[in-house]
Amino acid sequence: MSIETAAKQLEALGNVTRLRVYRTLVRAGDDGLPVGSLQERIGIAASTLSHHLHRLISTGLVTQERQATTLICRANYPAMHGLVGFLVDECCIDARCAPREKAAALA
Amino acid sequence: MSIETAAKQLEALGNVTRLRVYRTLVRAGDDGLPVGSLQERIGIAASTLSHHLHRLISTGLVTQERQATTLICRANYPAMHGLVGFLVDECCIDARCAPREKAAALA
DNA sequence: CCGCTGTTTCGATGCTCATGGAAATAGCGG
DNA sequence: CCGCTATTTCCATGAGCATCGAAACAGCGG
Repeated sequence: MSIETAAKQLEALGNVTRLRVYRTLVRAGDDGLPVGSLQERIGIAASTLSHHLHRLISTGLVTQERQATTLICRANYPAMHGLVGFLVDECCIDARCAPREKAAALA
Repeated sequence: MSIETAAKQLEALGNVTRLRVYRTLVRAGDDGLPVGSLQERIGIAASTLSHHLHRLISTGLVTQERQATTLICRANYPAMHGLVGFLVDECCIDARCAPREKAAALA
């Protein structure tokens, strides 16, 4: 994970609207959600949502799959784990936060 | 942790320069680093660094402490843990990623 | 009190983003 | 092949960001 990739993903999540979209997808699980359902739940213009989705997809945080005329969106869990891993990677080099405590702190 | 706070922190980290600053501080550990050292290591104008630091501080990700004329900067580990926790909070509601697997995935 | 080093504020510029309405496109169902 | 629904692209606008140099400020050491 390059720092540029991490920054792009963090920036993608660093917007309330996109973060809301992303969390909605995270909650939806592997079934995913159609774009239209997302739009209803979040209450923004379709064009705005499309714009944000494109951003999340281009950074690899979200995937899409076509089912007939509707597009199903899903959170990319491995990508999220990778990003979180990058953040905590160099955390706690000092003694006050031993590596073994990481899992506990994040659980 | 409100979604607005999380988004602000993610946005703060979603910039290559700021992410570099932050990671440098994370690596530095509890000793922290003076602003001047940060500037040398990262190689940007002092005014630019000051601007970015202000942003990281205002979101609570970094703290500063005065020591004579130099300002020591430190990464705020609890804040980072809180943010990461927010991200993984609703992760894996579905069966394919049981809560107990979270720690393993993030370790 | 003076000057020096470290840091911030000011000002200016160019760039990218967030947003939504309107129009275009995609692909099924008949 | 047509029309319908779902989604994207186009366009325009207002707002905020990244960057740096110059100038101002803070506080110690003498």
